[in-house]
Amino acid sequence: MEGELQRTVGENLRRYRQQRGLSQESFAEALHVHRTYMGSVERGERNLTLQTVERLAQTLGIAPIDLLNKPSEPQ
Amino acid sequence: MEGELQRTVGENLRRYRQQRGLSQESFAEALHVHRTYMGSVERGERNLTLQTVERLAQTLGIAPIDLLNKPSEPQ
DNA sequence: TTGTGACTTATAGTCCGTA
DNA sequence: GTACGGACTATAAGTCACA
Repeated sequence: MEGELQRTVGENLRRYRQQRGLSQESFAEALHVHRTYMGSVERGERNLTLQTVERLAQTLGIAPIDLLNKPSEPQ
Repeated sequence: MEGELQRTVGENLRRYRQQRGLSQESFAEALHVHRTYMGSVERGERNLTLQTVERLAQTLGIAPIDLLNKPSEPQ
């Protein structure tokens, strides 16, 4: 289904953020992106590019694949 | 490293194509994209969006993750 | 604290040549 | 059969005011 990947990435990012007990604002700041941009990414509204996924994963200190995989389907 | 994901996707696509013994032209046609675009994707020059990766994978009949994972590092 | 719409700038996606 | 350049249109990246 179209847009599934971006929704997965959004869910994963939200989970990572909540696990750290952070607000969208402080999380966005840590990732060097704007608060409202991060919010729309978490909601799966943004069709991210591979480089953006890569950059977010790198800043989080995880592998890009960990953002792209559904947690329920750890591939 | 920046651009690693798109290079991986390119390598994977080229491998899939060659396994099928197809030219870039007929492969591109099968994937409903332009010949020259497909070439640059294979070369890792294109920073694809998630929806594009998804669409290509779907047309190939594989999971998006299979395009995103390095074959040498099957995750 | 988070979501929404509108907006500008950068670039993805497409197609045409040429070699 | 493949690579590369230029030109164009669609859309991602990034920001803001307001709810």
